[in-house]
Amino acid sequence: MIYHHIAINVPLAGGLLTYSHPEALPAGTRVAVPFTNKTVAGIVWQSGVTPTVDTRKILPVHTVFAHEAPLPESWRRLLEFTARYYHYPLGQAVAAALPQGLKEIRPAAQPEPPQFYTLNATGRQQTAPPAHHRKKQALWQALQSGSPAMPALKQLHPQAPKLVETWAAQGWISRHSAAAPVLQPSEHHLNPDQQAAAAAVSAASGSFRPFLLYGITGSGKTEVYFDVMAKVLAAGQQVLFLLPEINLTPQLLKRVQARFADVPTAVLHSQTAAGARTQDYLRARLGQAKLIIGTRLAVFTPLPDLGLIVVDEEHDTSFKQENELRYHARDLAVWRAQQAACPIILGSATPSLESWHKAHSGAYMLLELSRRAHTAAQLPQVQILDIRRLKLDNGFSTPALKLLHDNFRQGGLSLVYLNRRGFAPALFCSDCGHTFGCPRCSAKMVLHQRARQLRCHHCDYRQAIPRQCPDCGNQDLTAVGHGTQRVEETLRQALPQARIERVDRDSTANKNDWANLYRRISEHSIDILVGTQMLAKGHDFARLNLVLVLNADGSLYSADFRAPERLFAELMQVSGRAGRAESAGRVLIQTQLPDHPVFAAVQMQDYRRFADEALAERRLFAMPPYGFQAAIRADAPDIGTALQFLHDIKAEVAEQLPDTVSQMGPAPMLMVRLAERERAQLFLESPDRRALHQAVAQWLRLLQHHSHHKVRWSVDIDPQEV
DNA sequence: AGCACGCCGACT
DNA sequence: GTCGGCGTGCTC
Repeated sequence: MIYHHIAINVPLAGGLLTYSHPEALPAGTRVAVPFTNKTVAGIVWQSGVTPTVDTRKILPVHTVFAHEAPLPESWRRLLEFTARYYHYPLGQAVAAALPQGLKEIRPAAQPEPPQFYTLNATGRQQTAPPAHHRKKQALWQALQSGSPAMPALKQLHPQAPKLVETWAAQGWISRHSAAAPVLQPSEHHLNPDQQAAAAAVSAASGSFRPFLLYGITGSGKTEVYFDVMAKVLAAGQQVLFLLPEINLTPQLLKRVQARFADVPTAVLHSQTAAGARTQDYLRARLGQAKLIIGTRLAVFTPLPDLGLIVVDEEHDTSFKQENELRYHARDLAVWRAQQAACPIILGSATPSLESWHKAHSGAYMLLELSRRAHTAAQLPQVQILDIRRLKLDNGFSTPALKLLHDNFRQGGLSLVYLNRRGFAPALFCSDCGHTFGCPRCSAKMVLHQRARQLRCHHCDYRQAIPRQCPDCGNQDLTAVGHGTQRVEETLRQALPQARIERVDRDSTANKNDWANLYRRISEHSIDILVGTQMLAKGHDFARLNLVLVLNADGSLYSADFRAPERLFAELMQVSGRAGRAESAGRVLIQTQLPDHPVFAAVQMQDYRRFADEALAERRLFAMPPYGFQAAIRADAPDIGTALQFLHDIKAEVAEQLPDTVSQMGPAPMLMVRLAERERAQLFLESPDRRALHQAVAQWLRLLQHHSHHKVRWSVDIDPQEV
């Protein structure tokens, strides 16, 4: 009997359990094993181990999925690092990194090797389809001049599978299973900045080298990625391309797929159907897929021949997972690049302060695109409007309404941006002042006029709009503040002729909505867009020439030291929507805090100024990236229990805490109550990462030891939210 | 995380 | 006298 360490999805500290099998199983093999009256899937981590438990307790492996390619060594090392760094049980980290199909206790269907098609000698003697069948002829020519795969052929002709099958039946077509991808030459001409950036990355090919590609909106970062990617793909290596939430960046995904139509591509994100995701994961694992595009979860894809990683919009907060395994995909991507000895490009117009700092300390190489790729395009002209003394009409200042009105009359396209869904963020009784809070959370219910509901945006609790105040019976309930619905309504009254479209999570649920929106914009049948974050990210509305930001400063009142950084990125991003093409854009930002440095930097469109000031402040207070943090969070039915739990462990940890580590808190979280649980947190801070991790390990031991049935806890390394 | 084992209140 | 409450502890 050979003993094996096997990773299964259980929250045991080690994460590995011992099972026996008559023969040694290669590490990385997928197996099914018995575990407490059930059979569960697991991954062999090591074979030939000496058991540390009573051998009578060790059970045999139930099934070996011998026909599946084992998960490679590099993948196992990545998961070990992830589990160690984020202090998360290995078995559960493995479960988070696998697609559904590989967590089931039946064999996973292995993907067919990709088929490439070409006209054979007989085929070449046939007459090509007539010219008036343009698509059919294009298909024929593609088969004549190269060895394309089916996805590329489908782009030429929707009926490609059928036609190719017919021609194959005639004996005109031969199939092969391997071919170096044929890349279409780019029609794009790189400007000198872009060329220099692309050349620097290409020169680093074959060795670990992180690059920060800093380029303002519209400076053509994508073309730099494409140039480098094309070289790596042409050499037959794999490229991992990470981007923020896919539903927020449909245009980028389309561009990548169009540019690399002939490259076998895997698309991995949470909205891919489970079966398709498993197939794409396996195609990547087998080296069949060469280009792997995905959101943060794609960072765990096993890649046998990784040659380049690109992280687009590297500052985006969606690269950090905020539940269970709280990993940062950008940081893990850098680790992977080092492991695979390949270059990595982190791209952004507003880099995270962490990356900017590394670019200046020399850890990363800074590449800068300083001009807009479209030479005619100009930076938007940004105006900050102090609204403290102004009388507002439903949230709009007079100058703002005038700009909108004028732009509408001149046939321009305007965007009214505010980061708040619904009609109004609160409802209150004008008599006794009662406000309507969520019964499950410490948050106000948001008024959704059209749905005739109050909704909690944190736990999604919903109730009908009350007719009267529950405290005093007064029927005069007042909506305070403004959400997208109310702004839309206001504008319909102020500009009855204008065609107004609201874009937020409530109005734009599926991807067809986006296609329709683009079409209507290009047809000039929208004058004003009203929307949230969804509109700010990665969308390119060429005609857009006026952006109006209402209520920019809500987040600046928060205690989160990263709030200005996020607000700056958000404002730069939304400002960048204005004037991406020929027309110069105008941006008006309404604020009650006009003196906050973030607005001066946005007005100057000056990231460097913002980043350098923010970093100086961070250095002064030893905040990230000058110090490192971990958050220990606990929640219980009441805040007292959660605080006491953390307090007790804090006292015990304090006895042997390294003196470079400080413990801040515990304190109730900003939003104490969420879904009927009350939450507290404590921060560990240190300039020394190793000491910090030792302290976290000590915390973890005690958290497990003190386990209290009412308390749930979690550990968050490099927390992004306070 | 599940799930069984194990000691104290309201029921056929 | 049992049925079942969920507190405690184990799972290879």
